[in-house]
Amino acid sequence: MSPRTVDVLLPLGLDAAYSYLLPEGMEVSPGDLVHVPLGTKSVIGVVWPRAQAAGGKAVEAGKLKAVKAKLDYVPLPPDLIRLIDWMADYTLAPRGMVLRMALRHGESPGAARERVGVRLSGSTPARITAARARLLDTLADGFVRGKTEAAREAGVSPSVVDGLVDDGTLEAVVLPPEPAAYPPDPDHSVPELSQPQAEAAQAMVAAVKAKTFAVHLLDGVTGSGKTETYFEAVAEAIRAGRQALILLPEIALTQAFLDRFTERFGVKPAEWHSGVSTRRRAKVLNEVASGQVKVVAGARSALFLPFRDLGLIIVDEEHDPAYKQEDGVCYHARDMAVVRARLASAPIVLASATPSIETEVNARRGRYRRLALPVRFGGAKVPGLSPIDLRREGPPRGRWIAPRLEAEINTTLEAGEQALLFLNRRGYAPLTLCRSCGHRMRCPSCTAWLVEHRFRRRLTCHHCGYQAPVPEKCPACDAPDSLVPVGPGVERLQEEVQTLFPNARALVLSSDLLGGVERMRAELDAVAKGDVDVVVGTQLVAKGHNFPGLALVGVVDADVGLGHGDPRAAERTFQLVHQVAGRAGRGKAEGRGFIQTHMPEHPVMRALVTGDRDAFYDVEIASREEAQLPPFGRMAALIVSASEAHVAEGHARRLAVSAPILPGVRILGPAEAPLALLRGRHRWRLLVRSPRNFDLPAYLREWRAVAPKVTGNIKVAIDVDPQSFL
DNA sequence: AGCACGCCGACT
DNA sequence: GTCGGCGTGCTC
Repeated sequence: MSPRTVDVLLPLGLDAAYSYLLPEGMEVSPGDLVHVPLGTKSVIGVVWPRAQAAGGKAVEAGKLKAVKAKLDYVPLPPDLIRLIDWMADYTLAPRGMVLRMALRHGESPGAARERVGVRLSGSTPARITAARARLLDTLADGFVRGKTEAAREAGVSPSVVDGLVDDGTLEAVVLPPEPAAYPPDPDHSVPELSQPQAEAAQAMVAAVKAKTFAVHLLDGVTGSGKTETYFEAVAEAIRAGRQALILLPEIALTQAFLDRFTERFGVKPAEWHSGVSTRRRAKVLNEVASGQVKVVAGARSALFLPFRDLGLIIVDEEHDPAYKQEDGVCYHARDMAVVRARLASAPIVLASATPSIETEVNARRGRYRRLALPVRFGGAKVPGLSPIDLRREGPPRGRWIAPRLEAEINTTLEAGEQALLFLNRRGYAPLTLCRSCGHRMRCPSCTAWLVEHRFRRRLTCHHCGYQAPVPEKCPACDAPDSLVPVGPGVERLQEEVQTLFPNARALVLSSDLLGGVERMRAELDAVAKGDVDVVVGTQLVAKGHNFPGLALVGVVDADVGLGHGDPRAAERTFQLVHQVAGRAGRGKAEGRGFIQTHMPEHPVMRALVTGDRDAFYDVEIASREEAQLPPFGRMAALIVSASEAHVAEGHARRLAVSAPILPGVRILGPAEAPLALLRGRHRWRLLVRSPRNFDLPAYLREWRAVAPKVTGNIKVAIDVDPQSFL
């Protein structure tokens, strides 16, 4: 009998699975986790389905090593295996690296901590104290309580509990493990839906019932009740005994969202994001696999969870750029969610007030079904946006709040309402320069200015994290006290607010806020309670937070990012400003919004002011079609980087020359990448554009096969469907 | 991704 | 004379 072998995919930079001998008596199936020897080490791998064709060169039988052990971890379900294969094929990433992303979070589950509970044993304590009496009184009902719960309930220290256990008065019992999430009740609190909401909900519920792949675009302005509406589809999945995955941009996974979920379903969903502890993640993963966990609300990595019976995927804020992973394996979580839904034969809902152009085009073509929620729920009004033309009525030099916006803030404050100033620039000033010689403070290892953070008294690079104290004198000309901040950041804007409105309580909200999640939560609570008059915030304030007392939104510089010729910039500006504006007027107060701009005639500004969203999409879609940009053509970016500029450039040029010539495929560049120097590496970029009905990944593979060899510290990163078209 | 092997500069 | 820098290539 010939020896049995299995293919094992290893979470390393390897594209092919390796073959191993299967020891006598060991049985494994695809998806099982195993320990295998590799070189001098032992690594964890996943038993992979036998390659379709015998494509890979077979290794000599004598070289085969044997599987060491089958691990008692949850196996990868078939649809997840297919997703990994699909992603590797599409992104050109080594299969093993894609597997690595799926394994990362559940890799080291660790032993579940044993929960110990206590109850009365019946015997009486040798000595009684006040604390002991209180504890015994609490436990008098005979129920078992966790050690810490018992102590907390009785208002005694945990050592009192231990004392009575040692004493024999209390009996320690092992409690069953607490579930990662309690089962949500689909009928806990069914909301009253508006007519359009009810129709949209019905369509999604029907899709869940149909158990087939279908993509829906849930399209509704901020505050139109998208979340409540898709919760109905989630409820249907729960009723059917199946599972639902709600993907959110990490930053939008807020207390506010969890509260709304709890309100609707009576319990919290299982959470999955970088803030969840390893132990907890292991628990969630296990219970997702067993089917106990019905709903997961998670960031993009939740895409790789081993769902037992996935019946629905929701991608909330589907347009959010945070769904795109740019390092390592480049992928767009929204697109991969669509793939996973297809592989699982489940419906998927993409929700947004400002869909991405790609999704909008798919909806217009009828490939995605559009479910529109046109009216703002509860009667609150989306604020009308008024333009403030900075060319004609701008603020005085060195200030950024135009007189008209200042007057509006004043009116707002006098009415006891809150104002939000939005500026997507962290820190105090984006640029520091020397007044006497013109020297600009730049990052030593990136093509970027150093941003002053006044609170920390440091200059910081936002790309690589480089930090330096603000120098006393100019590093170029030694002139003392000659460095001046140029341009505004949120910190500087707050300073201006304090100058203009000395009595207002102003707060900066940006990712630089010290004190982590708890501090952020506390500050948001303070805003919600009305303890803050003016919020000065970066894009962080655009996502998912409810500020009921907010009446005025001022977009301080709507032009940030525009004018660099990137076709995606207009879309981004539209989405961000729209989202920020939607923060106002969600409570009782009627919202007002102002956008400060140097180009009020720009289509983006016009669309924001008139509220004519469709006109904006018409223009954007037409220009994408004209230029054959996605989704009317396909694109990929190749970033060549090296520590020496000429090495990167040279390789990029030779790479361009080696590209196979095919009709309809154009190679653009090479040119210096938008960030020509990043973390000390010089970057050159090539763009490939092909027709829509073209297998671009296959072309890239062909190209890679004939490309000049990568030597030294050269790296070539491939990004299929890049975010930047520039 | 690790890790060993391999070929050129400053130390006990 | 060795220790060790990291560039190159392999791992079933």
